[in-house]
Amino acid sequence: MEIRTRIAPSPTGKLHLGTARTALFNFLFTRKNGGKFIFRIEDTDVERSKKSFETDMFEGLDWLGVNWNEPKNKEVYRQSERLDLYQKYFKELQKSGFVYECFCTPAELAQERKQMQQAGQIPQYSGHCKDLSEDEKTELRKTKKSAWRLDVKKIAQLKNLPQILKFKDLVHGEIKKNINEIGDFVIIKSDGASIFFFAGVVDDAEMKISHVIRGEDHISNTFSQLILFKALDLPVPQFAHIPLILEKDRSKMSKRKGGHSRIFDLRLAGYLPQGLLNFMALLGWSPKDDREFLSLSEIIESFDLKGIKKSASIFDDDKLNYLNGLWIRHLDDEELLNQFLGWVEWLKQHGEDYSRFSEADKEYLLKCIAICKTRMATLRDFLAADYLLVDPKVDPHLLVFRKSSPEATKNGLEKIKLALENYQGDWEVEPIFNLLSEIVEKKHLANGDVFWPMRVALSGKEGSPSPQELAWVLGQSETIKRIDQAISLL
RNA sequence: GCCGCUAUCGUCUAAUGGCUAGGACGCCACCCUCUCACGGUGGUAAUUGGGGUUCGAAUCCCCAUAGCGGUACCA
Repeated sequence: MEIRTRIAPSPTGKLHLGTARTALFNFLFTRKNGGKFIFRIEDTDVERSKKSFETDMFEGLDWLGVNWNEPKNKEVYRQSERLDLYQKYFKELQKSGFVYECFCTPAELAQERKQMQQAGQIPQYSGHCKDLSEDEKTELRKTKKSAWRLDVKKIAQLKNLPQILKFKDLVHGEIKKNINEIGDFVIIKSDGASIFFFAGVVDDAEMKISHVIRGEDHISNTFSQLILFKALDLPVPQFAHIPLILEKDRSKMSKRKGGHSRIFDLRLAGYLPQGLLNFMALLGWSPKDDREFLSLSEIIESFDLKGIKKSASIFDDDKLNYLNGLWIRHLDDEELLNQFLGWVEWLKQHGEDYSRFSEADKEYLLKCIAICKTRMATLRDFLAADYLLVDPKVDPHLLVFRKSSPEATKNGLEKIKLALENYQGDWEVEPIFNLLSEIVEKKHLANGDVFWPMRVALSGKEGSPSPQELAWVLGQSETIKRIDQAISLL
């Protein structure tokens, strides 16, 4: 049988980290084993679904490189466009007598649940409307709209379902539940829309999904869906419930908490798709050896559902930063710069303008990024290197190294200036460094009165690349100009 | 409350009955060094508790505890 997986988010918020990781695992599984990965939007809840969230999800997954095979051309399936299909299956359930109308109001249902809970029972629907007569129903229809519930007992009887429902989860092993604990749940709301249990089951069957890989918050739903599959005589897919990603305080990652729970925010923060992908893959999965720095193809190569951990994991910014920094250093300068410029372009669409960078000379930026990359954890860190593009603001106090004096500093800078003005050799990092060392040696100066003030004169920063690297990027005349400006401050 | 899932350093994880419980992040120290980084070396730190099974348990079983999830005419 062909392997077919899917990601089926509802567009009620921006692409969530958890959803993206679920998508990634589905994608990895299909890529590893050969198959098709399908994107389906579950927008049956018209009230909360928004087109803009859909767009955010496409863009997010596309950016990560988690591509789907169906539908083609980056289209998606939408449940809102498949309503006829659900109708068809619903009619089938009606014909079998597996559904009944329910006229109970939300208030009545809540009251019922509360009572059962207080009695220490499992809160489930009492079956209040199950045995209404035709006359009663006709009467009720005059004033009320009805929802449709599944008659679980009847299905169990007619389809010979066991008392203990079970399924073999590919991550957790066998999971069981007593069928008595499942009440008659609603599959069609009173407004006529199908709810997710139902539409999802129909779609998974119609799309011939072989493996349902999803968050473990769906474990309890699985039993309801199992009943639905049986009621409709549809083939049951395999299930794999992957552990959740938790906040630092162990609570479920929520859309409201901000921080790094949304892919959009992580992209905004300047993470590389490679770094984020690497990090996400390692949340709940490992290649079973000591490798951690992994490319997508390496992850695909080692991926196995059996290697997925059962327990939830906590999102750790430190590790993400580390991995992302590793990727930044690993990419060659040109690739890194291209990613950076693409990101700046993207930022502009979202209200942040750094045209200073997008308009700068590319060859020049290439040098800048080369000397800055060991100091970057995210692309955003490169934004702080704008002193390479405009004159820095230099604090005169910062020019003086530790316990040195303004006089010694000024002396050092003047010696450098003189040497640079007379310098005629190659303008490369190594010779510039040699020149500075020579000054220290011949003029009997301290390193701190040469390297430090020159570096601050060029960058204005307490921490930055070395003076020889900065000088190399800035060029001879700009370097001399900035040193001269610093001297005038002392 | 009820049902389900889970439990290894602070965090991500390895070790599916057998070396001193391994690696990574973080943190600390040292080296490199004008600085901040990068890099290198070393250190810190864990099997939730209690019972079993076994020659032997992080690993299997039971109980407790804790965390998470579900308990909707949300998905």
